[in-house]
Amino acid sequence: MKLTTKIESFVMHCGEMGSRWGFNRTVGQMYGLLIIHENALTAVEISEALNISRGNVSMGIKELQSWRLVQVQHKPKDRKEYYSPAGSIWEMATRVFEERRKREVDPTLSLLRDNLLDEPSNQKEVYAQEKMHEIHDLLETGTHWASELQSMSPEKLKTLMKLGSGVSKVINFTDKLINKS
Amino acid sequence: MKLTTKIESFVMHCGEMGSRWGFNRTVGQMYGLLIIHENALTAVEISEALNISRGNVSMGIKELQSWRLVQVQHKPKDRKEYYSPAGSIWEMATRVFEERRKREVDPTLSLLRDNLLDEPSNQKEVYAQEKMHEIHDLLETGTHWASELQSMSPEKLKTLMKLGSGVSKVINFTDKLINKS
DNA sequence: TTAAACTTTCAGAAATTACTGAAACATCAG
DNA sequence: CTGATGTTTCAGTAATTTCTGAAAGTTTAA
Repeated sequence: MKLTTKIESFVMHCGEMGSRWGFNRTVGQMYGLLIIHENALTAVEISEALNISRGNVSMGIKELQSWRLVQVQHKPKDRKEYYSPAGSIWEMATRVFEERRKREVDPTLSLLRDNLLDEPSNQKEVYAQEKMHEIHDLLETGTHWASELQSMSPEKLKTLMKLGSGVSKVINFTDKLINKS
Repeated sequence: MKLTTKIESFVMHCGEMGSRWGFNRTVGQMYGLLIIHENALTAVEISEALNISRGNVSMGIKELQSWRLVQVQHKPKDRKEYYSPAGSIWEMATRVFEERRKREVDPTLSLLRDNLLDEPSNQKEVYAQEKMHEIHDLLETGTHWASELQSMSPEKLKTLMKLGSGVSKVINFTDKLINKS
């Protein structure tokens, strides 16, 4: 499993970025490799291509599965597991978004909700609760909006995205609609 | 600087989440503390409230400044610097988004662009470039869209967000608009 | 039932990241 | 200029995270 320079640069870059996207370097590399490679790969192939231990591959796959980003396949007459990315590029992106929301936003929302149930017990807490309220509302509307978008068909969403600067116009129009009703 | 249980739970939570949002634990705590606290705080107050060293506070403030998330104020007859969050909750959210895009997406876009300039030199690279192309387009449209939204007034955006499930309807309508023209 | 072929687990080692505290640096009042 | 009062820097240390490799676990074919 020798990688060409171009492919290697992509895979290594995914490694660097991996930590920013919520997983660690080798998990990022593994994911990059699976995306860029047409055929599904075995654990040993991955471990050789990236120079990492077999055990590490096993843990990495587990991690990627918890993000619902890889699929396992089997070939007839072969006991090995073959790994490949789950879904299209678009689906991957929405999954990463969704999983990150679960990990980054949901716990905060739940903490805020709990804190907002109690009465503030002094002046400082009154201010604190106001701020928590603002944050809570922002996160809530945001996640609501995001799930709204995600429940739309990818095709429709793509059309909307292609609108580009047209979005403003649509928004303006929406504004009028609201004011009318 | 004694923190009440409720405020402390929020600040500590920001610490836990900090690493997921791109900075480290103490930076997250510092930011949480500044948000939740009505008055601007000095470096020493922060260091005492969070039990961290003075030097760490200095580094943390620097980090938060690089995210454009804190402001420095001065009081007359006082040489100390007073720190407070920069902008409203809404502005903070957009800044975090923007900065994260710079750190997480822009470098990838630039790498992909570079790689796509070269001709693929074998079959594997043909496939790899196709995938890179897909990712490039997705990221590009996504960032374009995001900056579009950010250039809108927060007020208008909030109105749109409050639409909630109405968004689908707007999208559908947009779809018709496009198909007509 | 056994052994081959594979995967998973996890204790300890290695690598990375974060934090401290003391020294250097900056600014101002007298 | 000097000392008082602040901030920043950074080498060394501490804490955390990641990785390895060997042992344990699993599955299948014969």
